[in-house]
Amino acid sequence: MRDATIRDVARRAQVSVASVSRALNNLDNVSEKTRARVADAVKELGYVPHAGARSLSLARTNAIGVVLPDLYGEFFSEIVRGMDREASRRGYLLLLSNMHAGHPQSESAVRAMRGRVDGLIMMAPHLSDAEVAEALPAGMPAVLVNTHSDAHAGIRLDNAAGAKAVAQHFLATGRKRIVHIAGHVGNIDAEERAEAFSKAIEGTSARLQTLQGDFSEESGVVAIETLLAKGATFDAVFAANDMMASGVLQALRKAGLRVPEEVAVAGFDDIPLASHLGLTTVRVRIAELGERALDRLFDMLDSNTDSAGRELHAPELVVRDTTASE
Amino acid sequence: MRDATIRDVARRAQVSVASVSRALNNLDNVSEKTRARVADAVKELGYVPHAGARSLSLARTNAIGVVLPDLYGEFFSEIVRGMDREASRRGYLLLLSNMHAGHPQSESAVRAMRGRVDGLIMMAPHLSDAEVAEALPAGMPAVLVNTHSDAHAGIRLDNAAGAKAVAQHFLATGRKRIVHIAGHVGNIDAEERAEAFSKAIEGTSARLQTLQGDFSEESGVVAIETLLAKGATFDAVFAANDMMASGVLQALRKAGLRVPEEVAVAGFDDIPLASHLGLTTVRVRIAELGERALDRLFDMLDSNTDSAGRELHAPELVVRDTTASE
DNA sequence: CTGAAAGCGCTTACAG
DNA sequence: CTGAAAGCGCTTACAG
Repeated sequence: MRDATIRDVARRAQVSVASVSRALNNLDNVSEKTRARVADAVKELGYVPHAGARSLSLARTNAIGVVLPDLYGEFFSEIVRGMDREASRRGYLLLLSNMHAGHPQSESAVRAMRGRVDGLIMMAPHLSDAEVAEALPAGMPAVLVNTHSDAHAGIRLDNAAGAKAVAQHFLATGRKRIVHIAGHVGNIDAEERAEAFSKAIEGTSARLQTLQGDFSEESGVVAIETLLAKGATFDAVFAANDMMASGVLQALRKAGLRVPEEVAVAGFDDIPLASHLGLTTVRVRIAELGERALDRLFDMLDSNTDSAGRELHAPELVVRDTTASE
Repeated sequence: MRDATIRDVARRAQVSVASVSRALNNLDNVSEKTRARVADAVKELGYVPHAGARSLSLARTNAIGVVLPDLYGEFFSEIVRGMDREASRRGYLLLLSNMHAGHPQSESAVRAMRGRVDGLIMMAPHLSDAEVAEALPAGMPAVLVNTHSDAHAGIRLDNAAGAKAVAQHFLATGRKRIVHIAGHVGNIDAEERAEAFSKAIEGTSARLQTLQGDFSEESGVVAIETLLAKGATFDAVFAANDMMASGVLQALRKAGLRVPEEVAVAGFDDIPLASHLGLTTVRVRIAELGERALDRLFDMLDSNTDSAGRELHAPELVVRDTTASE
């Protein structure tokens, strides 16, 4: 049996669809009598308004599109949680679309959002300015998270501040032969962390060696095993995220190297695992980042403006056992 | 400037909107010439089809609604990841709605899905049969995950099998004074685990004591501290999830009790933290659960049927250090 | 306070 | 192969 529509309700309540619509939306130009008849008919028919049709009429969907890349578990859940918190506070739903690594269809995923959402949050650390511009439908309010772009409103992690804090902490605790394990090639977070870290070490008496990782735990293990196999010596390792740092810790333990006495280890993100490992890291309040992104987007929607400002989300160094000085 | 519509494209290409529609949808009754003119006009105008309007016409949205309760981090990200995997394979988007604890608005959240999605995945372990029936719009295809309901298709974790496996493992390794820390009151998973666990211990020579927790790490700590404060003795603890088990381990360590020599500890879920803690647990392939739920839903949509079958998702005992027999 | 009608941006029989 | 028109389920000026 077909779902009931507003016409069915109108017929049953013996009023016009206009009156039903007014009653349902709690407008005040409706008599009590009409309101009651409509309420009854709605109940009897089990009527639920068709949000899609409503959106088309109103040119307003009460939904926000969220486009995310393949995200490491914790980051994904936390950022979505933050967005959801802010969205449901305002009565909005989230329309989710993962943008998978190979970006052939990623553009179409974004376009599929048009007409279903009022605005977009997009996180695409691997896209260039041009690709971002290409993907975003013109006229779609959007806030970019951790994404290259000069033309749009954006929020970014202050990766440089975080990496610099780690470097200074290493230097202050007397580390001299320092290793950095970088994240995924082309990833903007990875690049900013690596660059700021190296800049902070440069010109000091410490030496820096950078290896390529890919943000996976396994790549942290491999990096350390490679170093040890080459007979390299080092007294500190900064992994570009906590998962790799966890791999580093495993590999060091397996090799019999003591942390932090022989080697200090730090990560980035402060995922829940980090505190269990006693891992020194850079705390990113991910949920807050998501919340803030939605805040910005709502501001744009409310004011109908296009604030193309950049905003930095400051992280914080958390010192734990893996770098305890001495 | 207003976004371009199909009429704008038609005008520019000097054809009818019908032809534009046909060309855009790759129908074959379109001449090459028309197709080319449309393609040009689309490009010149930066036209992106309005998915909302399309859905209304087609009575088909290519979106699936996902209603989840407040979920502990890992569970949330994994189940959404599994669903997204299956959804994007089929070209569907996910419309997300968190159902927060106090369920006054949760019903409206579900109803807001009508007309925006083709089907619904709902996870509501805390709702009764009646509440579930009340919340779901009639005629909306739905698959329930870990949710009470006789009237709908559902997938559930086989909590009983998991809990039973833990009990048998404790008994087989000679544990006699066993503690269970249960999850949230009224939560169906919590209840099934507690019941099956107690049934499996009953009638053996071992004693069982059950405490109330709420799935939080903190509640695991509190449970153990309470027991110790009362002077209770025990040699095995089964926490209803890994987070509480982690709290248990912390409390035991602080009290100077050795694991597993003095007390064996097991959890449930196998979150990433579990392997780092060497925690014996029951592995739930959460992403697979999400994937399977969507599979079921797609089957229903394809066949236009209403398979009200229940399905159990079997978990697996993973033995690690915290219960090593030795 | 109420209703008839136009319109939101698409798709698709129907007729040619 | 093409176009005019009706329809998807709502909302909202407009007239009364």
